[in-house]
Amino acid sequence: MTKDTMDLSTNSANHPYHHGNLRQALLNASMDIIRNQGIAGLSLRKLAEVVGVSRTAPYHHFKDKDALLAAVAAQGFAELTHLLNQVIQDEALPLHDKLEQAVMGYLRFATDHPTQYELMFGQMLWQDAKQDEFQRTAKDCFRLYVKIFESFEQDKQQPLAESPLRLAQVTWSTLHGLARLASDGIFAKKDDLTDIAQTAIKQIESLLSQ
Amino acid sequence: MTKDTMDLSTNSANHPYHHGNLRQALLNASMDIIRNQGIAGLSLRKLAEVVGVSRTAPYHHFKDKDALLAAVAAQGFAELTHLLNQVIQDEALPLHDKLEQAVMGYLRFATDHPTQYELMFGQMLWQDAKQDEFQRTAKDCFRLYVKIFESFEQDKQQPLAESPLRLAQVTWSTLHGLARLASDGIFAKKDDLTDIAQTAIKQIESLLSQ
DNA sequence: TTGTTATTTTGACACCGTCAAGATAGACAG
DNA sequence: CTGTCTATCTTGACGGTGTCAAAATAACAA
Repeated sequence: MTKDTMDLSTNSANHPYHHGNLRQALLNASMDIIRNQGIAGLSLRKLAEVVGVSRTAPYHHFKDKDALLAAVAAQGFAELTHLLNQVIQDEALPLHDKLEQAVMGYLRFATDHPTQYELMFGQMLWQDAKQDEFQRTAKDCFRLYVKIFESFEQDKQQPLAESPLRLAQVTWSTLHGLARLASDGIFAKKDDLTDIAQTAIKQIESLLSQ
Repeated sequence: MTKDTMDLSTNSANHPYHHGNLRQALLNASMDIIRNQGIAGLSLRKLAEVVGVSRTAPYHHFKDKDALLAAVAAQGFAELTHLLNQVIQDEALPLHDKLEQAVMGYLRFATDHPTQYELMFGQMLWQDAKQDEFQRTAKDCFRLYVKIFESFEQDKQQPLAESPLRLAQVTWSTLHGLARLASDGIFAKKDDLTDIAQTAIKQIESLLSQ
């Protein structure tokens, strides 16, 4: 006699004992909650209920709540990395447009998902030595950003006024501050963002040709 | 006849029924905990115990835990405002030095108290409409920063390339990003900070004389 | 079939924010 | 001084949270 011919579940509802892809489901649901209700809105118990699983099931896929949050943050950096890669690999794109697309794409991500963005740059995950995989993912993303300035240097056939690394650090700082300005509407109205971003790009380019 | 010359307590131990200055004591202790153990390290119950008071006593001075956090954040902005005021009011200081002192002072605060700084700019307090007093304090601080650029314009006797407000927005963005870079050691080593800050100042000044 | 292992669950614990009701003491009017 | 008022503080209680330990379950390999 074969195994039970029923599908994976023992009960009739769509709640098989083994979820099949719990880890990914938890990640997706977490990102959803964080993006819509903020970081404080995420509790493991509510998350488990949403996914349709018991409260402690997530612990077999993430050591901690912190580990889960780190995974969500890492996914964010992965998206940014993907964005930068697309810009860099578009050979036909003039340098100015590359920079503009990178900047605007970055700002769009930050303003579309402000709470996830905050998680990505929060102290919590950066101070915690256990989240080194997350930190590696983030640093990879930044290295890609540095690459843009390196390609500028190559293209110009002469060294820039500052090293590509230093340029990347200062300009990313501006970008990061802008993102916060915009997403919280702290000091600037959201409508001004495009305008301010253009000023920032001008500023970056003035650094390049200094 | 003056008020009772004895100290404030009625019982022999240092646990008078009426604390006398609970609100300030709570604020100080909160800031201490936040600065040393991070935002997550602060619980109202532990805080109450530290101050030597029952768990619900704080609720007579702060509506919420959020209200307490907002007060701590506001105190941070008050410190920044004080810093900027000192720089601005020092008439003898050349403009370049004013800018440098403001920048360095800001960065010092951010790196000395990274967790409080994060609280000050976190989504939580900015999205919450109930924290309008905190938000007002913060905006006052920024207005003072704009003033520095206005005084630049006055001093130069000619309009700057961009409006003082826009300049303040972009340069503050850079500063904010730098602060994060530095305090978390996210992408830059802490030692590089002074160097990077100098680059940023150069960049700001190039914007001024553009 | 049998045993091994990866998943998931139930039960339990300590901690948390916060509300309601009562206790206390300082202020103030008579 | 006496009595009342009110701000301040406490105790008790409730629901929610992260997480550990132990048991249950399912997939899989021999």
